[in-house]
Amino acid sequence: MPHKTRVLAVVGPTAGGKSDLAMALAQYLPIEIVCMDSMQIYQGMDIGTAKPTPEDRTRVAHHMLDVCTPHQAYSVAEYVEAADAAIAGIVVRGHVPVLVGGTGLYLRALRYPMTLGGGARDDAVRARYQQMLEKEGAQAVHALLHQRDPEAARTLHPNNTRRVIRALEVLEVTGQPFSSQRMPEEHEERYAMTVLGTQWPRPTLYERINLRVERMMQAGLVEEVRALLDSGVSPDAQSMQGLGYKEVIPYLAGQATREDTVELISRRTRNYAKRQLTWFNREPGLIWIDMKSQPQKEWAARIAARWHNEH
RNA sequence: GCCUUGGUAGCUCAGUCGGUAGAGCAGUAGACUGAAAAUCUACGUGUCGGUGGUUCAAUUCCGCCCCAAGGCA
Repeated sequence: MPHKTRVLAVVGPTAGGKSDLAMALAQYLPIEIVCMDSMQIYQGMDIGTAKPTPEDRTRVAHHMLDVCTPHQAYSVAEYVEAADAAIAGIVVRGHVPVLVGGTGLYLRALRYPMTLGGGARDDAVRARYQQMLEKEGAQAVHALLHQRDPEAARTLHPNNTRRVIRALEVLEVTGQPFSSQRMPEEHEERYAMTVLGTQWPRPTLYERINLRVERMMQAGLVEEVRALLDSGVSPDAQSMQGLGYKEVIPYLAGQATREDTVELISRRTRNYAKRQLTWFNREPGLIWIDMKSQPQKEWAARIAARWHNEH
């Protein structure tokens, strides 16, 4: 049996310095970066997603950026397939694959074999349940799920209509109950992955977020969003649900002040960072890196040394 | 100086016909299997501006004071 491919992952909340740490790592290891971010996937969304700069991309090869247009909808399953291929390519080149990003579900789907609904997706079915939801309410849809897949209904809150509908969709399209998807065991890991998480004191992290939002505005976030809308991207598009995008749309329409918009983006980004922390705190084997305890360069050197030692 | 309206949770405010009060947001914790920067769940004691008075009992009624906004001089 060939042993599993070794992969490094740098995860953590937004504005936690993941990309910077990865770039610092490049001074010690021959790395290539695989971005693990559900919004950096989209072309033309650079400022709001804090996408790595062209300079960084020249210095170190980056993968999984700009893989689809903002008009399209992207999914975890597509991500896993493409990211697997990117990792394989990096290994062939004799380089070290480094996953960098804050999308917890992408990480998990890459780490473990997950059924992800067994290849099922049907917009028509989805729309039908959506209609039922609007007509009969959340309780009715949940009751239907309870009838067809009691196990799934038990674990999903009736108000979480999005996932209740998804459960119904999977059942209908695949014939397999949503609840039959199980959490894989730890030994089923698909890679030999070292997962590092950037850690900051909460107040510091929140300050970093506030600062970053202000910088994004100064860097032209509003113009970026306007350009996307002008190019025909629907405000309802999946890409426009990204933080900083959905909030700027009302501002462009004159429905909010700049000040309120900045505050709203900052607040929601802080909320998001908290959700990411909840996710990563549960991530098996994750090693938190206290970013305040020593300079980033030191951390990069240590991580590289450890990488060699474990070889 | 006078009049009016306010002063209640970190913020915006509701409320108590007198029995020490509750929403939204923030915050904290959590969930998460082809939308995940999405979606969802749980958690609300604070001298009810201060001080006297009436009362068995005052955040609530009355007096005075302080602060804020507006108006009149």
